[in-house]
Amino acid sequence: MTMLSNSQKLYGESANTAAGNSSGMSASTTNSYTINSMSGCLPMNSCSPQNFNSNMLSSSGSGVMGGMPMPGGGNCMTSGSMSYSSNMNSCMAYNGTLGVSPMASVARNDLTADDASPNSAAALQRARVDKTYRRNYTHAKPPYSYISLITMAIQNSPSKMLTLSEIYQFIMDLFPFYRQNQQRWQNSIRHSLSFNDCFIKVPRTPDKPGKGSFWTLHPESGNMFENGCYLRRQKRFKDEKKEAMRQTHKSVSPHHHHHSHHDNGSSSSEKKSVEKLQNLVEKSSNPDLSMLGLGKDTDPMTSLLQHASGGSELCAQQHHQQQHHLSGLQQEDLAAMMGRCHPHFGLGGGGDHHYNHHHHHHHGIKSEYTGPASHPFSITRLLPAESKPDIKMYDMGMAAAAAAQYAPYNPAEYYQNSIYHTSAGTAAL
DNA sequence: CTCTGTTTAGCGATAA
DNA sequence: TTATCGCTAAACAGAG
Repeated sequence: MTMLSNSQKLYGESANTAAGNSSGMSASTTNSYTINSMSGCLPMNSCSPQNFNSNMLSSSGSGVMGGMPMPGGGNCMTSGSMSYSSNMNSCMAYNGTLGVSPMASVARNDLTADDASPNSAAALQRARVDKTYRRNYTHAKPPYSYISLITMAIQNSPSKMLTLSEIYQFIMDLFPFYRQNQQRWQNSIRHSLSFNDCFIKVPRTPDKPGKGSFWTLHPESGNMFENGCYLRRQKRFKDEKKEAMRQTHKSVSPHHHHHSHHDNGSSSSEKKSVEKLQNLVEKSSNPDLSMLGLGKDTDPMTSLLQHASGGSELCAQQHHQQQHHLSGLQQEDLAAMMGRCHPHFGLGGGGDHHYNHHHHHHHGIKSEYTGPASHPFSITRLLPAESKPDIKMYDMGMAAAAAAQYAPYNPAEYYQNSIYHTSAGTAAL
C-alpha cells in the first residue's frame, strides 16, 4: 500500500520563490514531492470511481460514489490522501496510505488517527486539538486545475462574471493553500484566462468603472468537467473562430514589423477579445448571452445540480500531474457545481464541439442523476441564497458555506471541527 | 509604479 | 510512441 509513485510532483510552494531560474523550472527548483498517483500505483489507467474509491480513498470511505455521498459519517472529505503541509515532505509519508492521512482524520468525524489507531478517542481528540493537522489539511493543494478553480469562481458568482481580482479572492477564500506564493499561481491564473478559449473577457461598461475586465465562461464551453475530473479535461475547449483568427494573425505577422497600428485604437489583443464577444453574440442568437449581460436567469444552484450532481464520477482525483494531490474531496458537490456548467445552454446548436467524446473511455460519465439536490452538500442547499459579490466570504458563515459548495474540504464538519473556527476562522485572512 | 492581459517557451504527465 | 493538457516562468504592452 504505501508505495507511492514518484511520478507525481507537487510543487512545494513554500520552497522556492517565484523567482526561479530562467529556464523554466528545472527539476531541482521545484522541490517536488511525490504523491501517490493513481495511475502510478495502480494498474488502472482509468479513473474509475470504484477503483479510486477503494484504492485511494479506501478508509475514508466517504464515497461519493454514484450519487449519494456520505450519508452517515459525513466525511465530506473523503480521503485526502495528501497532506497538506505546505511543505510537503512530511506529507508524503502517509500519503501513500490513503486512509490514514491526517486530513482524512480531520475531516472525518470518526477518523482514524493518523497513527493508525482507528477510532481512538484519543486520536480524535488530538486531531482536534492539534492545529498542525488542521493546518496541514487546510493548506493542502486542492485537486483542481486552475481552469476548474476559475470556473468555480465564475459560476459561483451571481452575474457569472468576475474580475481577475475577484477570481483570486474567491480562490484564496476557499483554499488556504493559495494564500501563499500568490505571484506564482496568479500568474498561472492569468495565463489560463488568456490562453483558454473557454474564458471570455467582457469589457467593463461605463457604469461600472474599475480596474480590469470581467471574465466569464464561453457559452459553448459546455461542461468541461463532465468526466468528473477536475484536474484534466479530456479535451480543451476551442473556439473555432478564435482559433482561426489566431492562425491568420500568425501567417500575416511576418512583415508587420511589430504590428503596424493601422488599427484604430485597440490593440490587437483587444480586438481579439472584442471579436470574440461579437462572435459570441452572433452565434448564440440569444439565450446564452443573457449571461453576458448578466446571467441572472440562471439559477445557480438549480442548474448546478441538474447535471452533475450525481454524475461525478470522481475520477477526479485521479492522477494528473504535479500538484494534484488528490485530496479526495467530495467530488459530488464540486461535480454538481461544475457540472452545471452551462446546463441550460442547450448548446443544441453547434455546441458540442469537442466535448462529446464518448468514444471509448470507461468514463462512465454521468451516472444516473438521482434528483435534485438530494444530498446534504449539494450546492443547492448550501449555496447562499444570494451570494453577494462583495461581501467576500470572509465572514465565517460564508466561508464555510462556500467551501461547502465545492466540498473540497467539507464545510460542515470542517466547520464544526472548528477548523475555520479556531485558526482560520478568525484569521480567515 | 502596480495590476491586467497576452504570448511564447519548456517541462512533466497523461491519454490515445 | 506521439499528441495533448496543464503548470510555471518570463517578456512584454497597456491601463489606471
